[in-house]
Amino acid sequence: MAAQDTKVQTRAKGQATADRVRAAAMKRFAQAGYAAVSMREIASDVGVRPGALYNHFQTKQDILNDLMLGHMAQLLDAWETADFPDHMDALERFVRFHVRYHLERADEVFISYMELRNLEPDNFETIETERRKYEAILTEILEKGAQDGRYTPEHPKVTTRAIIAMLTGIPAWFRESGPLSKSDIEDHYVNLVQNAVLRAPGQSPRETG
Amino acid sequence: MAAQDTKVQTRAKGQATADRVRAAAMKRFAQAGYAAVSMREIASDVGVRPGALYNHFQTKQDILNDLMLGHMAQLLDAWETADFPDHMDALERFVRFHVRYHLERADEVFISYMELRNLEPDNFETIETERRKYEAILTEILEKGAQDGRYTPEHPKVTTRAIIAMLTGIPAWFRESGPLSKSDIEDHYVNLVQNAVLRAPGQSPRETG
Amino acid sequence: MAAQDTKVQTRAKGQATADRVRAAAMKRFAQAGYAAVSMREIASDVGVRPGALYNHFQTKQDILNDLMLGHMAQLLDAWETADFPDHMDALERFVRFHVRYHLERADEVFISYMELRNLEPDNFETIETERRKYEAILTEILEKGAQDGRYTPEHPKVTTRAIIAMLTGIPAWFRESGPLSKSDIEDHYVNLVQNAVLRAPGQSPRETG
Amino acid sequence: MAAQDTKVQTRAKGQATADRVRAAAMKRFAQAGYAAVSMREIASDVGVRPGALYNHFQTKQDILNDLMLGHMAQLLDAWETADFPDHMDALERFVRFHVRYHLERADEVFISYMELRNLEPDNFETIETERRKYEAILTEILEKGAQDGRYTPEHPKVTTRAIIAMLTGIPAWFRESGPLSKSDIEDHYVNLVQNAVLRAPGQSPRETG
DNA sequence: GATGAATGAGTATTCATTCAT
DNA sequence: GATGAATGAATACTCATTCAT
Repeated sequence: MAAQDTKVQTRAKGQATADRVRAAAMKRFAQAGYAAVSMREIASDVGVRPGALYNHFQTKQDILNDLMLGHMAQLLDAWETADFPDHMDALERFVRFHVRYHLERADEVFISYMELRNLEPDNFETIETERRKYEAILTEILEKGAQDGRYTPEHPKVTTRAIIAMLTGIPAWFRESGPLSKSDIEDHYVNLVQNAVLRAPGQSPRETG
Repeated sequence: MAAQDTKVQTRAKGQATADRVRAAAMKRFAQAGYAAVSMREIASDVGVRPGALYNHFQTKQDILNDLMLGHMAQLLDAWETADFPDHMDALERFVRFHVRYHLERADEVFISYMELRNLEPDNFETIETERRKYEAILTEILEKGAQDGRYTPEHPKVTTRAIIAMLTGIPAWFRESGPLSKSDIEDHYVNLVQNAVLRAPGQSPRETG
Repeated sequence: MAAQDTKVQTRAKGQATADRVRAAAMKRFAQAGYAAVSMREIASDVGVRPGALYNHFQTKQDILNDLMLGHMAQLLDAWETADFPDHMDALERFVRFHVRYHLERADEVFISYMELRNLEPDNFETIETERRKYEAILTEILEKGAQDGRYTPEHPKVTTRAIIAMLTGIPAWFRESGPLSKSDIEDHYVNLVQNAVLRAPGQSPRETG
Repeated sequence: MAAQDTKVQTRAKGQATADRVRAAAMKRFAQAGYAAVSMREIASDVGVRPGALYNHFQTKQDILNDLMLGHMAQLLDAWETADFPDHMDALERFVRFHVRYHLERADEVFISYMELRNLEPDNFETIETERRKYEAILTEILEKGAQDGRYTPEHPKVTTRAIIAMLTGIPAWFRESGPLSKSDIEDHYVNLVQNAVLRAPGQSPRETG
């Protein structure tokens, strides 16, 4: 039993260290960029010698990959389980979700967009697949809206990218101490996005066609 | 006169090398990121030994700074001298200019947004000042439009950033070989942006106030 | 216990390497001068790759500083614990001690005098303090002798430097294979120094004053 | 005549540059040591590009060699032409000459002692020959004095080195602003040296033999 | 005599990683 | 799981020197 306990304890300790490695790497990668961060710095943040990192991650690349995989999984999961008032339409839901999530996880998001090029090809492919899944959510919303005649029908994939780029740029300049609250930001972006894609009245295909 | 010629020739050769350094660094920085590019690689691209780079730039940082300063100066200058049909309104001009310029200079633009954090504080300040000048152009357009009642009046600075983020993201995914031409892209983004900020008819302050 | 042994062994190995670094650096610095010795050379002498040196010393400067601090500490300690016949007077003790010590540790001594200018300011200050302690020993001997009327009373600090310069120059030319033994040298310098500072008979303050 | 004038002027200009190179190198070598001084630094002091130095000296080593050869030649020449009161004995002359010369040319002297090891073998040999000539002057004085019974007869060559080391160490600590003037220093060292080698009365070979 | 560009070798130091313990 | 020592390759940058002009 003592041995069992020890094992459990050890595993728990290892888990805790791995998590601290992730946290330290996340902060450092977000601030300085993957290439500019050394394993020594991460180890020092964690309070451990560099060699010890290799008990938890096989390479530096694996840390990055782990962070990005985790981020995409959590992002998609968070969307699945997000809760909104019934009356809210899908586009508004998506915008509010995205802004909120990205403002709360600025580091993850930043890395996720900046460090794509530092992923080795295999890892990149996997992440890209996940990213496309996420983008597909918005594209689908836009396409459905176009079919309904509510949204303009042109190039929904391009519009997806335009909207996501617009939203994703927020954490780069947003400061809690600024004049606008997170909720102000959400509202403003909902307006911008809705206006951008809404079909103007009198232009509905039914009427013009 | 012969001596004069010699000097001119020598200096011209140096100028040419410096330009090739700029070009090589631009490509490499855009592809791999500043931190991941070595002076050796740049030198090798240029066809020169690493030490020779230091005849033209004092440090690697200076190369980055030179590229970013040059980009901002050219961007602002290009805006000043851009030529558009008289009937085109300012917002459309800006969007078309930005999309066009950024699609033609994808590398410069990419570096300009990605490598800001790798600028040393002094250099960063200078670049930021230039960037704010550029953003101010769009903010002013939005503010004037709001005064005229054509554009929604809320948070023109935030809207500026939203629009610029949206436009600047284009080169990240655009491919010549894709289904849309550069001109298609321009048209689509003009629509998105105009819709995003246009005040809906029947909502004009004159009529409602 | 096995783990304990391992740690002790590992640490002992590191200690041994550090000592070999010190020994190699000492020889090289003494022969070629600090600035002319490369970390590569030291590493090669030690039988290790250059990077491994940095497990033991943070910088090249730290190696120099370590050597000089060690030398001064050992010098002062050796004086404290030196053993001489009871009848021998303090000046003779000092001269014999200094000559002997410096002939046995020619490299340390040489570095200690030659490389002062290569110490960074903070390190220099610390070493200078130690050096002044050592000089103070001789100055005090001269001052006491002057009070007793045995030694000439003029400028004991200058005389200190004169004597130490004279003695310290020995290793620069002394060769074991030369006509004089170390002990001959000692005797000769004791004579020179004693004569230099002895008050001539008939000049004693008692008699003349 | 114009061409002639030009040549003369050019040669004079070159001579002047060479002299400024010597002066700059002297200061730098004295302060930082030969190995730690770069041709770039010297060139910058002179106000010229590094390549230009090679119009005046074939290598960095040649500058050092030139300085040391010049120093030894001037030292020996200065001794030949030095002027002293008739009544002054040879030993006092030598001490006063040496102290004076070394206090006035601290940089030359310092380099001359510190940078011997940085001379390539051939250059070293030449300089050593000159140095031995200079030391021979003092040795001869001591030997003559020993024959006369005025000086102790032991090991005049060792005594030579002791005295020269003692005297040569002065510029290392002497400061104009200190409590002693150059002339005080001279007097004090004359005393020390004379006492060191004077045969005590009642010990003269005539009387004891 | 001087320049600006270039070389080729070298500098101290840092890197991700390995591994015996 | 963690350590301390080590590796082998890389880093930005500097060096003395050359040379066409």
